[in-house]
Amino acid sequence: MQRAAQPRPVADDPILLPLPMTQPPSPPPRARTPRSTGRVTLDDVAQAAGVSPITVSRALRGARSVAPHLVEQVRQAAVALGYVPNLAARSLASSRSQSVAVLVPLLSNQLFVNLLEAAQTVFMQAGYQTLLGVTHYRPEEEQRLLQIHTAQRPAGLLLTGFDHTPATRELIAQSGIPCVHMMELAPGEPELPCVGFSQTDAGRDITRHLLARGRRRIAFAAAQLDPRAMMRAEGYRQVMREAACYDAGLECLDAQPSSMALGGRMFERLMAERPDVDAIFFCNDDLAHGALLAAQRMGVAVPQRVAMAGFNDLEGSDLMLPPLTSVRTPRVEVGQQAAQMLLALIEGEPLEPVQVDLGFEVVVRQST
Amino acid sequence: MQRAAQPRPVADDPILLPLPMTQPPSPPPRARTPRSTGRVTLDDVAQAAGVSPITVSRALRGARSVAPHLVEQVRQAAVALGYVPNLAARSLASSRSQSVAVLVPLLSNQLFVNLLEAAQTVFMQAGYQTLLGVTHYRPEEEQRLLQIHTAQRPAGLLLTGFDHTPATRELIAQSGIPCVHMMELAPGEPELPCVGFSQTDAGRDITRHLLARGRRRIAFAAAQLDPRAMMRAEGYRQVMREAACYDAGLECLDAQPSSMALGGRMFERLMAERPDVDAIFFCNDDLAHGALLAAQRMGVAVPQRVAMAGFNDLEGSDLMLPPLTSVRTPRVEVGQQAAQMLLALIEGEPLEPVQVDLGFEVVVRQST
DNA sequence: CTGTTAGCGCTTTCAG
DNA sequence: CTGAAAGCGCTAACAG
Repeated sequence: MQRAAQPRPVADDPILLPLPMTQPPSPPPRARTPRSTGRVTLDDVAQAAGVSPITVSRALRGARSVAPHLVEQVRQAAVALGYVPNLAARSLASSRSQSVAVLVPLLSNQLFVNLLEAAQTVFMQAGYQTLLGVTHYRPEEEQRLLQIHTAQRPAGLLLTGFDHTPATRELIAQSGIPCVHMMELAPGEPELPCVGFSQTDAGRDITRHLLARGRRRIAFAAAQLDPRAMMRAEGYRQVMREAACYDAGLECLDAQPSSMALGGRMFERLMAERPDVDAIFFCNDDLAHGALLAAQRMGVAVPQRVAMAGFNDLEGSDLMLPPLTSVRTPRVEVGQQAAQMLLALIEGEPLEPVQVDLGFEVVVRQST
Repeated sequence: MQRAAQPRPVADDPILLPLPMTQPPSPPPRARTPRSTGRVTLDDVAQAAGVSPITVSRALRGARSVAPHLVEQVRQAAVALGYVPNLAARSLASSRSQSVAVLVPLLSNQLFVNLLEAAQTVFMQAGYQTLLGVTHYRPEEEQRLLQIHTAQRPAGLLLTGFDHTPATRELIAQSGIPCVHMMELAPGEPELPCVGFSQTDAGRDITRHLLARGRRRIAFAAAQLDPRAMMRAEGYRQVMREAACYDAGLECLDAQPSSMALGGRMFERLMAERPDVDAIFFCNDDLAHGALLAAQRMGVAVPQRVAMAGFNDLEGSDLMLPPLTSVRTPRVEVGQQAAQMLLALIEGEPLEPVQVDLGFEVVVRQST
């Protein structure tokens, strides 16, 4: 049965996942085979309803080729017995599954939590379960996770970024599982489905904003040093070079994970080593939050003495003292759109724009 | 006869896939079209390695009852063919799965993200995949998620809190799937596996701390109003009554989700409506962070004019101005321990302490 | 230590 | 619209 590409069934639809309100009358009559689990199966429901198993299967999945009265009959039998379909059997028989794997680098960055939550919501509403993977920004760990997840035959894959090992690319291609990438664009490979925005452009724009504010000794502070941070660095460098302001000594790079505490330390270090700095572009807002607090503690006036800008416009940036200038990135939209694109691919629908650029926005506040 | 048996897009695959040749003009009476997916299966590996399928199965799963040289042989064949086991088939055959469902109320509270990440790490290291569910603090949503997840037959269940519908309890009991609860204790049901701490005691202790600092008009500010927040409220009330300081007008309850912004608004409201307040216990640190920033903006001295305490000791609490007094809750440990207990239950091992109280700690800083 | 046999519970295929 | 038969790919249960 090839389900046509109609509006996708949304969660409370035909698929019956009944809840036994009471003890089912009697577990399957007698032990059938030595290996039977003793659970209520489709066959049990069929017997109870007085139809064949396949009719039960069709009725419960909402196939329209079953007489309404039979559907009702089957449904009642299923509820009465407390039938719960076995998805392993279903996916073995149909070679199709109801789960989707989502891989994010970290959960300690709010950005990825928002991404994950947005995607998870879309998947759940479409009846798909979310398998979570955390790569810790390590391509090898991503590969391992993918090897494990691939064995589960998820219906789709949602990955963050393009930083894969060759083996990972091979694995994805071989598996034939639809895959959508988040947070970056791949202009070089126009057939690769992805939704994000240009990290380099974003880095460029926020740096231009600082220059427009009259700053010249603009530092760039980044943690983690993942590919996307490095793209933002690239944007920063381009603009600084164009303005003849580039100074490698103003780059403050630290491979540790991003955090408020690290931002505070970076700020202290910068002020000590480069007291001439007049602005700082932090690669992520948590760093900037920490720096803002450190500045207050140290009595450094922001933006008078040093202007500060962040990235991602995370929670609280608008509440800081002073409110933080940042780049609003469409993370929730990225998660949603990516999930929807993946669902379309899973259903075999064509992707209208294969790559979606959701853009970004420089949000100017008092810190610059 | 649509066979559509496309060979996989692999360049010269040396392996003979079990795909029949072209169909003869008139197929024999009982001939059916095979449903093979064209993927490499265990049988393919067995043929290539010159052993039986079950030997491959055992070798690949690391059973010790296979000769070392055969294990090696099988392993090589599997790698050469790019074999990926089909977990649906495995779990159908063994009626056992390699996935675990983890349900949390929200991902917008850092607390649950930490919990999830800790548990996920333990599961991944033990070879289990994590199915993520978000309940939004709604028991009915939890029930629905559980109905869906149960069909997947996860090996175990990790739930946050005890706030279930009766149907949920029934479902868990019926399913026979091991289940561990996080973040609370259930003294009333000593057989229910759980790991957490006493929310009421924590509420009590932090309130006592404020009293000990000489405060008397201590407000209680909570968002979301979930069961655990209400337990902390209970602790607060008990202590305030004991001290003859209880004043219902000092309770500031708001069912909206917790956030920095809400904390700021709550603080403003409290200061306007109850200018006599001399301390505030916020039910979660994000509220307190927002309040601290609002206080600064409004020129309200903390702790001189109003003392402030939070809960959970989230990231940044030690960096705020002034640093925030809070209750450190062992969320990472809860996630880890709960995951380990669940793994033990899955393996059928006995649980030494069925309920684990991990305690908490009042961290006193300058805000009180 | 290795293999044979017989399913796990569901859906696909093909026929009425 | 309904059903019978035949697996999906793997592993439990027994032999040898």
